[in-house]
Amino acid sequence: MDEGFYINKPRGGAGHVGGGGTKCGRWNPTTEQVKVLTELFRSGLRTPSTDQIQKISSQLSFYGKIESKNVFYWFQNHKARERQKRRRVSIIDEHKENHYEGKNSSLRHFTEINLQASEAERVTETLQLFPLNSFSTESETDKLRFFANDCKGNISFSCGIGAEMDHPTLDLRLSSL
Amino acid sequence: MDEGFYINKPRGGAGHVGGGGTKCGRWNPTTEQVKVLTELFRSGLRTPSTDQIQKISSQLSFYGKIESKNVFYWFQNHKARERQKRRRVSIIDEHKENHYEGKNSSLRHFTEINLQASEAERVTETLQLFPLNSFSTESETDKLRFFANDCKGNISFSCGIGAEMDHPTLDLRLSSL
DNA sequence: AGGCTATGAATGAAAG
DNA sequence: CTTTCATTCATAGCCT
Repeated sequence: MDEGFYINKPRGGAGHVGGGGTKCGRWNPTTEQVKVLTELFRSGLRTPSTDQIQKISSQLSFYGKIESKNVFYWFQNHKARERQKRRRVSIIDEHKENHYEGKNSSLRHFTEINLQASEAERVTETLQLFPLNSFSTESETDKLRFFANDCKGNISFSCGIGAEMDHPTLDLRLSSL
Repeated sequence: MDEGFYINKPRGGAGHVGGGGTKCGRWNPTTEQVKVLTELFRSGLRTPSTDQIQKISSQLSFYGKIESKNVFYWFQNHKARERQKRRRVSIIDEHKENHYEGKNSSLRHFTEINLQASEAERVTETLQLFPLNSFSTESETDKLRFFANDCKGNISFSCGIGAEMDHPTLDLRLSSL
């Protein structure tokens, strides 16, 4: 994944599984829908109002079946997962050297990477949405990925695993967590 | 599968990761890692907190490369699949029939209508940002409730299948939302 | 050679 | 907003 190829999802607009009749399954966004939503998100939209949601939904319906609640959930999830990701990364990044006690509260307020509402508030920029056919192959996953963790040389010393070696500081009893 | 025994997969084990390719694909847990995780699971741990995840991950890194998200997913999946299995059994138990169940066996990978949205999407619309004026007063749950609607007659009107519908000026300027 | 299974990863939906 | 659940996608490895 890291190398970025997310070749094919059955996404692709068009029909639903049909299967005899309007299977009320969950929404399966088309690539175009995702692209637009992502653009909006990157533009700073985080929590669209009811009106906005409806309008977005309405517009996106051009690309395929969609309901307002899908848009609502999409933003909610996307926002939450970006946060979650960042939170975990930052914890890991601390190299666990710092043993702050109030880590929860302190980690709550790291700066959002870029454009938050404030910026978008006065900007009126224009974005180009790309034509579908260009399977962008690049930034499709750049935001959605958990832990943008490259395969850095996190080499793990392999010390005679499989043997009975007494592990150094390994204490994984539930009580110690 | 299931708790307990993982026969003898050529897992990372003593083989130390990479050496060469260090294939950065998906995480491949070592037998020791799996053993410990399973042990924790059996001890009753189901949904570790972020904190616990981090600690577990940290400890398990002794046995090989691992990230906290791997631990997160591991528990998520393990729990889900245990549940899933139980449910499946009970369902089968209650009734053996059904024709909708065929997906379980063979057609796991069928691609639902692969009619990729034809070239209908050669659009290049413009998206304009707008002031996010909103701190809407309605709560998120209210919004959701508002959106709640069944997917009744909402047939998925697959757009542009074979047809050439010139699309009605998709205007996704945020300012119009 | 491919199919199948186990399982890592992702994400829509919803609960809390 | 945060956390959990359910379902699905993707893939490695084993099997016939």
